[in-house]
Amino acid sequence: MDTAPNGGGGEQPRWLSDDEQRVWRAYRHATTLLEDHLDRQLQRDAGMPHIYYGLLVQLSQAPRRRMRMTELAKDAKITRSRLSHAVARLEKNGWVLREDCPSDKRGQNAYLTDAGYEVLKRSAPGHVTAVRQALFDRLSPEQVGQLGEIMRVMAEGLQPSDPDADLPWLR
Amino acid sequence: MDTAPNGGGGEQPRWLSDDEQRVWRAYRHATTLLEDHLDRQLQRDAGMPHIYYGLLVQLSQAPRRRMRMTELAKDAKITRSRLSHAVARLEKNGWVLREDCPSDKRGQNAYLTDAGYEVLKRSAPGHVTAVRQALFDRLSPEQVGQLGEIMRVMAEGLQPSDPDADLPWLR
DNA sequence: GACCGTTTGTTCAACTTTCAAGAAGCCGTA
DNA sequence: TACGGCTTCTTGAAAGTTGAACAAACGGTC
Repeated sequence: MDTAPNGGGGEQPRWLSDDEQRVWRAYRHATTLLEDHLDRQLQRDAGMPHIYYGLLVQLSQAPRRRMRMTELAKDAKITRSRLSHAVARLEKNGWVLREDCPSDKRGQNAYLTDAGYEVLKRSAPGHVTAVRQALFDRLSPEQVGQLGEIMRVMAEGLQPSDPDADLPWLR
Repeated sequence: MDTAPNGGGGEQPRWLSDDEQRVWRAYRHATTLLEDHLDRQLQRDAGMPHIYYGLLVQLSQAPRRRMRMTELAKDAKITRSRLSHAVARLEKNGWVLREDCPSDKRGQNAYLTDAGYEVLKRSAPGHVTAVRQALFDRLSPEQVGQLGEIMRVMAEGLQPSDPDADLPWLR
């Protein structure tokens, strides 16, 4: 950074232009509407929130349907703490189980049970349809491409990358 | 709908293509990263979650800095229940107060106090900077335009519009 | 005026998320 | 082997969210 960070206030920032404000509002509006919509759809049809559903999907795609907790948390972009609670809940449903990791006694593997797989199989079609109706069926192919690129750029800037990335003098 | 709704399963849906899956993952990834980022930024610099900050902003822009609860909930796209809890919390902070609505004895107005306004004034620059750094400074002007249009289309399809909109035969 | 369906805002209980703390195991070094 | 720093996962309490149920007030109709 070549200017002081603008953490808690201080000098004036560049405010958003009218256009930018409109886009920002549209972004907030659309993303929250979609998230609410999918959360409700899955709560209704699969009995769990969107993020839990995502965990089952991840597990279903992993070799032998199992993953280390930390890895799963990283892929799902949630904290280990949150994952612990989530897996505890999914375990109560009988959709996921935990087992000790053979190679690291600290570790746990979460794995998808057959019951969990069935839930997924049953609710996946409805979910895909919901995503399609809300997003892909409404956008032109060009727009889908644009959206992908924009999201890629956004993520790039937010990646919780190397914590020392801001401290080149320590390298 | 000309085909049966695909609510809880049943016939095969059209799955997402590989490209669509990539875009969908990128979307999920980027939007959650950004939301987490801003939530933390505001929790740290303003002492409240993003959505609460949004409520203060709305109030600050309303005439006489006050709004009916239902209207505020609608604008912020949250339930009245959630708003009740949120305002109770903001009231404890002294940033918002409630008053009876003069024209409707059921109603309540929430209004922004001077203290609330100060918090906003103090934390707005840091917030705008965070939004800028994460989004607008990374996208080309064309991309900003594309994003706005895409979000507009998305919201259009998700708008909780007239509840009878799906029932033309009742009109 | 009495009725009835609707709107408004709150409350409760169940659930989810966050944050800080902590127990346990890993690994490099002496 | 013992030590110290790090990683892994869990826990508990506080905070936030959800959905259903509720009392109060509104507003149109008889």
